[in-house]
This record gives sequence, structure tokens and C-alpha cells, in this order.
Amino acid sequence: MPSGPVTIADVAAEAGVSPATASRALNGVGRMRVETRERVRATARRLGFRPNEAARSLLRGRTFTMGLLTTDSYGRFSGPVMRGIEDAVGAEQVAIIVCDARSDPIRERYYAEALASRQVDGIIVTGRRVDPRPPLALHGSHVPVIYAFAQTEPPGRDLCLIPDDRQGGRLATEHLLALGRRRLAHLTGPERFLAARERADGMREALASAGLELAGGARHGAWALGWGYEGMLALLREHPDIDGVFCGADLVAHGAIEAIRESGRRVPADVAVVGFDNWEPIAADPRVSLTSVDMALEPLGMLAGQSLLAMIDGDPRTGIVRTPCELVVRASSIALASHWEPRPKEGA
Amino acid sequence: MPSGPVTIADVAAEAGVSPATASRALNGVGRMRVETRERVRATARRLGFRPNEAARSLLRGRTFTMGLLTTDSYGRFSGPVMRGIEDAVGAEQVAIIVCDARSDPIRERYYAEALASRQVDGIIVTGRRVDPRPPLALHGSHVPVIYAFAQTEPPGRDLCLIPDDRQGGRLATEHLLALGRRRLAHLTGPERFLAARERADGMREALASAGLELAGGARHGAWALGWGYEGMLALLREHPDIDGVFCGADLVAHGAIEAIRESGRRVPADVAVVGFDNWEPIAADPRVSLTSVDMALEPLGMLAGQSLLAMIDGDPRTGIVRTPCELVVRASSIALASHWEPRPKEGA
DNA sequence: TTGTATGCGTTATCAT
DNA sequence: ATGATAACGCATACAA
Repeated sequence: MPSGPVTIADVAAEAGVSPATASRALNGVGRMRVETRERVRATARRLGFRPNEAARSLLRGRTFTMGLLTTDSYGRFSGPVMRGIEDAVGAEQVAIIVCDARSDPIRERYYAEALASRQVDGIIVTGRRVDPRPPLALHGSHVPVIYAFAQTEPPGRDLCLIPDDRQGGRLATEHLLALGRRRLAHLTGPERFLAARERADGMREALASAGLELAGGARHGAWALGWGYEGMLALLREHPDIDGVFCGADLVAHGAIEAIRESGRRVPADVAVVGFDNWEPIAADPRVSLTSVDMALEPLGMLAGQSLLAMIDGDPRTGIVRTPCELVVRASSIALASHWEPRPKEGA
Repeated sequence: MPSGPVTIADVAAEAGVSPATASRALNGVGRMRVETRERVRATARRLGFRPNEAARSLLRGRTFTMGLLTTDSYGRFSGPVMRGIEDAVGAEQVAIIVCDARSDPIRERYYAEALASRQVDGIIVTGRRVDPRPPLALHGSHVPVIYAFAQTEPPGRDLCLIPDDRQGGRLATEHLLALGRRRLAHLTGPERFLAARERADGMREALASAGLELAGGARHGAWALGWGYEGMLALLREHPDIDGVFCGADLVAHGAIEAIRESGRRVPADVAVVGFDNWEPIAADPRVSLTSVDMALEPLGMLAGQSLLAMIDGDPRTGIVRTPCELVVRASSIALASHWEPRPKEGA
């Protein structure tokens, strides 16, 4: 009776064969009597044998492990990215080690070293912002590294996967235009965020294609409900004829909707609203029911996982890949406004 | 010039010593000439040597790795718990392997096996609900397992860490009572959630201590903004004199605030509001500024990590540990109502 | 068809 | 103060 975990030697002894035979039986390689194979397998099962991955790693030179280094903690966007990565690599029996650098370069270096020391086969760096950052410094290591929902500087040297914010902005705008709206405004986050600028640019592009201009220009503020409310009140004061608004975040859109309703206008009958993030707790709530641009982070994560697996297999990849956003249509931008009016008593 | 990663043999050869000496030099054990130690260390640094953790694990019989098995994906509550765990175990050089069972028992079993096979030193099972679940089935393995933000059935056999929802409910209620409010109502999530029932019980306890009863009883609905709005409208219709409301979730509280304002009442002057979750994007938004009960999940996660480390070191632990919630006071329940009124024009 | 021997990278033990 | 050797658990090349 062995003390610690059951080893293949224990199984072999119990089944009355050599460790080599046991190994072959369990891995299904080589030729052997069916009876032997079955006997070994039954013994392994009975003893609860689990091959020691550390030993296998040592032998194969691969750990079947990848590191996920979050630069700025686990936020709202980490979940989908992690799920996507897991979908891509889980089937390959690859485990994921996570670490959270919390926007601290020292921690980042420390964790990068730790991951390299654990001989991970590859590293995915992820961050909530898409603004460029210096690449991971891994002195003398050839571990493949890719960036998901993060971008490095100078551009083009590493593989970076980011949502196509500009296309997302176009998507939202084209949707509003397709509804027949012509006086469109834009409320979004701080200008220092690349994502905010890109979304605004996408909107301007789509408007330009239709020969239109942005009513009131791109309004930058906080990524907050309060800003959506205040900003929308101001917009309505300056441009009372606005019939559609695209917001750079669902929280902003939610605030904007409150302001629109409070001004006596109806959503979407008078003003159609489109948000960004497709943040379900808010956007999918029946009382908000917000049409929103979804960054499709789960597919992005999956692509990251697949790409890293390919790089591990020796296929070098670089460059910036922008993954398409998708539009999720809800009541805040439905064509037939009369179908949906949660506050019939208001302003009546 | 070695091909793959730099090994200790490479360092030893380059420094002109044996692998054993190199190992001792790098680990600071044994006696040796200072010059030798420094020379080896410098060589290791120059070559970018990183000790292979798989080899060390094999030797030590410990991997310094723990598994984090999420039962129902990475949601809003996973982040804080993960951060807490990392804080507890990161200093001990312990890495965390994550896997997401997505509420699928098959996946859960599969991942549990995978973690055991990787010889993790321990496993933390986490889930967004605190309703009891069967314990992790790990045939013939003695890996310590603990449950964070999750609970097993029958109770008492495993170590389970859960927020003290009942105490949270008392906390919120006592705060409202301290403000002088006496006609308190409760809007919360579906009754099938243990957390909802516990929070309501906590509220009733606190009210009973003050010789009071719940106005309108505990109102159960969805964990959604829409329910908070509808539920609050109904409450105000039936009990127009309500002067305080405790909501089982911030989203519900947010909806309730909208309803209160729309009814022409002011928050907190006429009705004080307390939420649950302290969900920053909503609660901390200046336009909502919601007093809320925080489940302190980061400390909970840290305790989970520390407890698991203790169990790994041979200290057995079982039982249900309820970790205290904390109250975060914001404008929705401030005593001096006149200090804060975001919509002065309303109802004027 | 099955057994023996070797090595993956590291460290502890024993020898020098 | 340093070197040689063995061992951790597994899989494979080679031998039988």
C-alpha cells in the first residue's frame, strides 16, 4: 500500500507487469494481449491512478499549460475573454495559470518570470484597455506571447487581438441611419481612451458616407451613468431635434435614456438609442432594453487561444488583428415605437 | 550553446562547476567560496536561467499550484474572490490554475480529474450562489478541497466560506433605523435563492429588535432593475408612507430609486435606500450614489487561500464559515437630505 | 508480447 | 568547498 499518490509503478506491481507495460497499456500504444491491457486499465481505475503531469512535462519538454497575465485585474471584460481562451485550449488538455498584475509593472515582471519558470508553453497578456503598452519583457526566453484585448508598441511586432471599435461605431451608426434617423449625436468616454476615439471615428465615417454630420460633435465624458444623463440633457438643450444617439458605453446610454425620458421624449419613438458593450445586466434589463454593440470578446478569446496554440506549434504570427463587433438589437432602437412604451402615463 | 531553455547543467558548465554546486549557489544553501557563488549567479543571470518547476515539483512532491474550479463561469463575483485568493497564495509562490465548469456536472468532473492529475496541492471550488451543492467527487484522491462562495450538502463535512447574508440584512436595516426611519420595506430577488431568504431574515431580525415589522412583507422578484422599479411603484401605492427601503441587490435598488423619484419623492429625504452587492459601476455612480452592503469577497477569497494553505500543511478544517458583510454609505441614505438632491427641478 | 534501462531537470545525500 | 550519484514519475529505445 503506497503512501502518497498512486504511481504507475504501483499500478504495474498490482497488475503484475512492468512499469513499461503499464505505461503502454494506459496510453494505448504498442502491441500487447488484450487481456493484459484490460487488466492494467482496470487496476489503474481501481487504484485511482492519475498520471503525474509534472513527470510527463519533464519528459515531453512541454507543460501543456499556458499563462494568462491580466494587466489590470479581473474586470467586466475578463470573463468572456477567459471563457473563449478556455474553449480554444481546453480540448487540447491545456491548463491555464492566471495571474493579475494590477497595473503594476513590478508585479507584471515578477509574474512573467514565474510563468516562464513554470515552463508555460505560451502566455496571453490581456488588459481592459486597447491603448498601446510596452511588450512583456522576458529576458532570454522564447515563450510565445500574444496580446488579447491589449496592444503593444511599437505596433506590428507582436500579435495583438483587439475589438474593431471603429467598425463597431460604424455598425451602430448604420443601424440608426437604417431606421431613418438623420440627426444623430454621440456621447462617449474620455478622449484619452483610444477606444472612445475609434468609436467616434467609426460613427463619423458612417455619417460621412450618408452625407451627414454629427449633431453637436463627439461629446467626451466619464464612462458613467451620470455623464450619460448630464451629457444628454445638454445635447437636447442645444439640439432639440436629435432623433438618435449612439453612446460609447451602455452605462452612458442608460443615463442618456433617463434624460431623454425626463425631457418628455420617448425612446425609441422620438430618440433611438444605441449603446456599446452589450453589458447584459443593464442592456438586457426589460426596463432599459438597450440595443448595443457587442465586442464579441468570447470569440476574441477563442481566437487568442487558437493563435497561441499555433505559435506554440511553431507557426509565427504577428500583427494587429481587429475582430468584428456585433450589433444586438433591442427595444431602444426598434422601428415601430408604439410596440414598446414602458411608461405610458409619462407626459400624457 | 544549448538549444532549448537554459538548464542548470548549462549554467554549471559555463561557470565551470558541477550541477550540484550550481544548485547550491543559486539556492543559497551549503558552504562555498563567495567568489564561486557570485560567479554562478552571474552566469545564471547572464544566460537567463529559470529553474524548471516541473522538475522541482517532481522532487518535492508538491507543485505549489492550486486549482480554482468555478462552477458557473466567471461572473461579477469571481474577480474579487480571485484577487483575494491570489493575495493569500501569491506570496507563497503558489500558482493558480483556473477552470470553468459552466454549471455542467460533466465538465466539473472532468476538470476535477485534470486538476488532480496535475497534482495540484489543493482545490478551491467557487460558485456565484450560496445554495448547497454536492461536494466535488474525487475518486481516491486526498487533495484538500474547500468551497468559497459555495456550500456543500450535507453541511459541516467540508470547509465552506460564504458571506453572512443574514448579518448583511441586519446591517442594512440597523443603518436605516439609525437614520430614524421606521416604515421600512424590502425588495429582493427570487425566493428560491437562499441568499434572498437570508437577507430578508436578517432584516426581520433587526426590525423585531426594534419592535417593528416589515412594511408590505418581503417582496420577491427578479434580480433586475425592472423589478426594482415595478416593485417599488407597487409598494408606494400600497404603503405611501414608506420612509426607507432595503433592496437585495444594487440593480433592484437602482430601479427602486427611479420609481421613488418618479413618484415625486426625494431620495434620501423622503425615502432612504440601501442596496446589496456594492456593485461599483452602479452604486458608486454619482447619479445613483447608493448606500450598499458589500459582501467583502476579496477578504473571503483571501481567507479561502489561507485556509487551503493551512490544509495543505496538514491542518484539517471543516464547517461553515460566514464572513461578515460591510456597509458602504453613500448619498442614498445620508441623514441630511438637503446636502444631496440631483434633480431639484423635479416635482417642484 | 513484455521487461530493462535511460533520461527529462533538479536537489539531497554521500563522498572527497 | 566541491563533485559524483541517486531519485522524483513517466515514456521510450532497445533487448529479450
